[in-house]
Amino acid sequence: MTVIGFEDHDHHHCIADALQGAEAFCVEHKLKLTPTRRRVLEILLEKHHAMGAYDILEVLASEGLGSQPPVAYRALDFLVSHGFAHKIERLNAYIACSHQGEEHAPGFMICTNCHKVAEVPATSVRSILGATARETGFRVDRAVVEAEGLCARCQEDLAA
Amino acid sequence: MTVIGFEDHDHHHCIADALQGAEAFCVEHKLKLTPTRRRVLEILLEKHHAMGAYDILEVLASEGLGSQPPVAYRALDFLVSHGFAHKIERLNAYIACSHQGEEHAPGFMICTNCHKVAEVPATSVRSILGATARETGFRVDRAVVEAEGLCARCQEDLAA
DNA sequence: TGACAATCCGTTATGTTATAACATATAGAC
DNA sequence: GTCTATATGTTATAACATAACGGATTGTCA
Repeated sequence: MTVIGFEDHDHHHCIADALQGAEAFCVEHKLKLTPTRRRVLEILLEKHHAMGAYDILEVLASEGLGSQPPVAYRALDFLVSHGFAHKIERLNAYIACSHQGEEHAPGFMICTNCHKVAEVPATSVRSILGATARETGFRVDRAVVEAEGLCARCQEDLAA
Repeated sequence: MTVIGFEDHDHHHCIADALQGAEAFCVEHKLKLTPTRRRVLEILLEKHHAMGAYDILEVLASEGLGSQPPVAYRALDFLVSHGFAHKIERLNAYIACSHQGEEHAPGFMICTNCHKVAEVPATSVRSILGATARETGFRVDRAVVEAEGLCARCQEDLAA
């Protein structure tokens, strides 16, 4: 599993693939990727940083797709609950999933300088936490793993 | 380092120790544990579950210690920034530190049934994350590690 | 001991994030 | 074609958090 986010890459490709993947997944699982849901996913995919629900709502409103908070929150709930997007708790913001389709327990690296967010596989992290948890008999259902710091590029830029 | 939270224990002892520890730390580092700050820490220590800022404010208000949000948030900022308390991002709530004085990168286990929260040492988790991060050149400054699930007791209770 | 700086506190106002609740519309199942 | 489940539109409000400013307190040091 590769880590996508801080480095340059073919982003159009990235968006197209993810949308197509989401469509396929929805067909397969009989889920409805309605226009608003699809557009919200697309909005999130356009950037590799997390967006607040109200930022998304603003875009939707400008396109006539809805103007009240529940419109954005409902679409986000759908995307998050089916793994198309994740919520970054530290930022109260949302980001498109970078590893759609792959089974994964996501972790995130948040650059406090450029505000990009990269999704990283956190399965190993989760298993470590699972071990600690198991000693006390705790059953982990969901894990939030978010690291804040500086991405490589911002470290260079700030050092210069 | 022991994990405190879900099991029974001498809680009065727990509170007294922590308060005394905080007082000593403040003397040593020339920090002011003012009445409001001290009381907020005490309020947090009274329970092993996280409390929202407004829950705390309600208690303060009933005791004549302040009635406006900044009163609670300022005290919490003080406690969090000096390691006497932690914020649980997933819950937008605050909890007293269980491992005061010890150097630690805290992780948390949140029981979704009884709502207790246990602080666990997350140093190993952090180092794993650090390894993943290092591959991409990311420098971790702070890590949020929060697991949601069921504590041992609630698993039993729900199975019964 | 009086002037100064730093910090803390009281208060008003507002900003930001999120959900409850209810009416209407739409799509599939049968 | 009716029924049911799901999705949407809308109003209102709840829950979480901070900006900004003035006044009080405390510690410092000439």
